[in-house]
Amino acid sequence: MLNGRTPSVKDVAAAAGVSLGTVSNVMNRPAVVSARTRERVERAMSELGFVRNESARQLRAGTSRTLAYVMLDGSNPFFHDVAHGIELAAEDADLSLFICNSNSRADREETHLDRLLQQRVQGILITPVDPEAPHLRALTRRGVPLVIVDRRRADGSCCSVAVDDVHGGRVAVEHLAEQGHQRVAFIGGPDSLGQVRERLQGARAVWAELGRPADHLVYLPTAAMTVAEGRSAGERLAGLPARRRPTAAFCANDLLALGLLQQGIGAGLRVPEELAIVGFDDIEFAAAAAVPLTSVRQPRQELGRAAAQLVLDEATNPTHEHQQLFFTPELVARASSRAR
Amino acid sequence: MLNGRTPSVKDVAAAAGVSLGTVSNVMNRPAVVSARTRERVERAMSELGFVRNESARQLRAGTSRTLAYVMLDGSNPFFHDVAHGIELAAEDADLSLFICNSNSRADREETHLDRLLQQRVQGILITPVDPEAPHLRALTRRGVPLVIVDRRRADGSCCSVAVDDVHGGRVAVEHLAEQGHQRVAFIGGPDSLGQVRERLQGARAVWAELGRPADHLVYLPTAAMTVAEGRSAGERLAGLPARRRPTAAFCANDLLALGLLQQGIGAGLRVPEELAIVGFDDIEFAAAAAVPLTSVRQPRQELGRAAAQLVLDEATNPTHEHQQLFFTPELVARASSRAR
DNA sequence: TTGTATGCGTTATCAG
DNA sequence: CTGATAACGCATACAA
Repeated sequence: MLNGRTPSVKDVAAAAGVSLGTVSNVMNRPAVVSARTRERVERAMSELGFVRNESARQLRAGTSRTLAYVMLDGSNPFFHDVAHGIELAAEDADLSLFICNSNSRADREETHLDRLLQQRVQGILITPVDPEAPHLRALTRRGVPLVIVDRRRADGSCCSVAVDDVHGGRVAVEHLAEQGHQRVAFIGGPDSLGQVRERLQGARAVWAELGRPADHLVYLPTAAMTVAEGRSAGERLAGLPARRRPTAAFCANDLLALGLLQQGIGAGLRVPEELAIVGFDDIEFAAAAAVPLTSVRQPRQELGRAAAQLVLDEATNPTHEHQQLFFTPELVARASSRAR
Repeated sequence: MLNGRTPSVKDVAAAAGVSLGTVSNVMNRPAVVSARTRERVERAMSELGFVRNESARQLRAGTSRTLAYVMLDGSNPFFHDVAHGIELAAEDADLSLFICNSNSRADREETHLDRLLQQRVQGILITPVDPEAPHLRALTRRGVPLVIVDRRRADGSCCSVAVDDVHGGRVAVEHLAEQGHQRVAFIGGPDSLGQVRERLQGARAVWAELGRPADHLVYLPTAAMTVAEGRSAGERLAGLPARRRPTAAFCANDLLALGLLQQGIGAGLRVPEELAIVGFDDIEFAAAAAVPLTSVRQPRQELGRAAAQLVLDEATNPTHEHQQLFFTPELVARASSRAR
C-alpha cells in the first residue's frame, strides 16, 4: 500500500487502526486523545518513519513556521553573528530560519524577497542595500511583517533595530583623543551609507567639543567596507606628509581596521605606538588580530534577537506598533590603541 | 471578494476573465497560451500583486524547490564560503537554499535534519558532527539525497566532497622543511576528527621521507579548532625548552593558526623569523592577517558547488551512483612562512 | 473520545 | 488553445 511513497497520516491511521483525524489530534492536540490510543499511534508513526509534510500543514493551517533573514554581506562575520541571534530567538519560538545573502546587490535582494514571499514566511528581517528601496516598501504594503536590521528608515515606516552610530563615533574618537592623539583619521565609505555618515558625525562632534581643530580630523573615504579597502586607505595614509599625518585612525568597521592594521604592520609601523587603530562592530576577529583591535562593540546577537522579537510581535499581535530600537554601542579598548 | 486575503490563482482568473487552468498555464507552460490571453493574465497578476503559494505548489507537485546545508560551525568563515558555493549552484538550478548551523552539536544537527525532512527539501548537504551518526544513516535509508561535505564516510555509503587531507599535510610540512626548519610542530585536534588525523599522517609521511627524525615533528593536540585553542597551543609551544622548541608550526586550520600568530606576536616573537606558521583552509582572514598567513588552500566554493551538483544528481538521476569527490589542496605561501 | 467530511491553492489530466 | 475537475496531505468543525 505504501509502494515507495513516504507515509502520510492516512497510512499511520491505517497502521494504528484509527481514523485519520485521531492521528492529527495526536500531533496537534495530544491532550484530547486517550493515552492508549496515543501510544498506539505514536508507535505506528515511528515504525513507518512518518514525518509530517510541512507544506500540507502550512497550506491547511494558513501559517508558516519560518522566519527569514536577508543579510547584506556574507563575507562579514558581523552579519553571521546577527543571524545567530535571530536563530536563537526563532528557535525559542519554534520557528525555522531561512538565511539569504544579497551580497550588497539590490537585484539579488529582490530575488530573495520574491522567493520568501512565495514561501509565505511569517516575517522578514533584512539588512537592506537601501532601506528606502521600493521593493521593500512594497512588502510593508502587502502586510508582510518586516524589520530592518542595523539600518533604519528616516520616516519610521517599519520596525528597525540598530545601534546609535553617532554615539559610536563619539566614543571612538573621544578614546583616541584621551590617548593623546592630535591628528586622527576617519576611514570609511561610501558615504551613501547612513552609518558612515553618522559615525563620522559623532566623531566630528566630539572632536569639536574637545576644542580640536576640524582639519586635524582627516576623512579618508573608501569605496567599500572591506579589508582590501582598509589596506588601500592605509597606503593613502602613509602617503601623507609626516607632519600632517594622523597618528591614529578610526575605521567605520572592523574589516577596514584589519586591512589597515595589516598594511601598517607590513610597512613596518608599530601599532599602537606609531599608528593607533580603532574599529567598529567588534567581530571576533578583532580580538584575534595580531595586535588585538580596539573596537566599538555592537551587541551583535542582541541586535538579531531583538529584531526577531519585533517581527514576531508584528506577525502575531494585532495591536502592533512599529518601533525603532536603538542599542548603545560601547568601546572595547585593546592593544591597538592603548596608552603609548 | 478578496477581503484581506492574499490573492490566489482563482482571483487572478476572475480578474482576467479566464479560467483558473489558464492562469496556471501562464505560469507553468507559457508556450501553450496565446499571447493576448497571457498578457491579460499577467496584467491581472501584477495588479493584484499575486504571488504563487509555494506550499500549495509543492504539495501538488510533490517536489520542493529547496536544498539545505547544515554547517558545522558558523563562526568559521570556511563554512560560509562553502555555503556560498552551494548557493551559486542552487541558484543555477533555480532552487532556494536553507542554511542551518549545528554549532558542532549533534542534537542541534538532528533537530535541523528533522525540520528539513518536514520541509521535504530536495536534498541535504551537511558537514556532520559525526559522519557515521545513525540519524544520518537514517536519511539515506529514507532515500533523501545526501552529500557529506568536507568529511567522508569510510564505506562510501553516500556521496561526499572533500579534499585530500593527507596530501594537504604533506605539502605543508614539505614547505616548512624546504624553508630549513629542523623541528616542526603539528597543532590540531581533537584527533577524533578524521581530518586532523589525516593531515598529521601526511605531515609525518613526508617528514619521514625527508629522512627527518620522527620526534622532531611534535604533535600539540588541541581540544577544538578555534582561535582560542591556537593561542593556548602557542603558550605550550613557548613553554618547551629552547633547544627542543620547533621553529615552525603547521596548524590543522586557519583559526588555530591565527590564534597562534596572535599569541606569538604578543609574546614578542618575530614571524616568520623565530616562528614560521602554516595554516589550513585559506580563509579570507588568512591573507588579511597582520603577517599574511601561509595556508593550504581548500577550494571552498568549488567544494560547495560540486556537492550541490552531486545532490542534484542524486535527486533527479535515477541511475545515480554515489561518488566520493576529492580535490587536491595546494599551498599558498605567504609571509608567515617565507624564507628567513 | 473518536470518526467523517471539507477545503486550503496549486498543478495536471482530459474533454471541449 | 481553453475550461472543468480531481488529487496532493493535513487540520478542523462537526457528528457520532
